[in-house]
Amino acid sequence: MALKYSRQREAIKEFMMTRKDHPTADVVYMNVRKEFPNISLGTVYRNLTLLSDMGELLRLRVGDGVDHFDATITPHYHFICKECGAVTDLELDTMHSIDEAAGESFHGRIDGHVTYFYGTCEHCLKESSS
Amino acid sequence: MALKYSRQREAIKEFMMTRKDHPTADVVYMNVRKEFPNISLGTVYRNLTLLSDMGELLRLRVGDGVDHFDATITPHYHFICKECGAVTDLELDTMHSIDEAAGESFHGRIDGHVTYFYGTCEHCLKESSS
DNA sequence: TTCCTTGCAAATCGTTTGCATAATG
DNA sequence: CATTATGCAAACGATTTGCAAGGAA
Repeated sequence: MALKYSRQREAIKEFMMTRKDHPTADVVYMNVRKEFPNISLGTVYRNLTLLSDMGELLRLRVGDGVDHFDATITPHYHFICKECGAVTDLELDTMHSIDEAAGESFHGRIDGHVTYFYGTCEHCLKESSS
Repeated sequence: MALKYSRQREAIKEFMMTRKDHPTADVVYMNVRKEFPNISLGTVYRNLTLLSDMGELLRLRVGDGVDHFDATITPHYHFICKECGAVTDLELDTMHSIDEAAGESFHGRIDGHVTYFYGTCEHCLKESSS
């Protein structure tokens, strides 16, 4: 069960740190492959899953059928553009109050929530107006 | 493109109306099969997708890797039990205010949000205390 | 008769896993 | 040396799709 160092995992971590656009496993694979041409998709998945389980990454299920990964683990919200699918961070404090609001008419324990905001991103707004 | 009547689709719709627990395609399949033993999973998926696209059903991606379907199309929130995976409705008015809050520091258009509340349902709370 | 819908099976997609080998501690 | 990690390919589960046959308008 003890964790052992691996260059591949380190490269994956480092790549994730450089990106704030929440890449998918495939994107990570494509990029880490530049440094490790033989790395396999399986290894990428294994490490992304491992890091997520350890809490070093967030696995985001934004509803597009593909998992996205996020190296920013401090609580924050996400926005997904309906046009281009881009996933971006939002500056918005955690809304603990909505858990309470939801709990008022509910007979169980609410620990938290996951919220995704949808709409059109700045870039796509410009596209459509041109 | 014109829609034609089909008994299978009707049976799927009717089954969905009777359930407020957000069944998966497989559950729909198992049940509709009682009336139509020859119906195929493909047909179930085709109709659930069709109905969702027409807005007669909601397709919920609650994060467990399986799509859930909901015949209640008026806006409402959902709760997912971490223990048993049950998906239940919450009585909570649409929080338009959080879209505004999210939009304050964001340069794009926010149309809405999807929120899932997580925790332990009433039933599982009792289980664990016994 | 037109063309939408079905059942079936094969295909697809994202993700996970088994296994022999390589790397780490 | 003991054990974890890798690459590869096969397996997986959920969902979609191509196609020939059936049913609705």
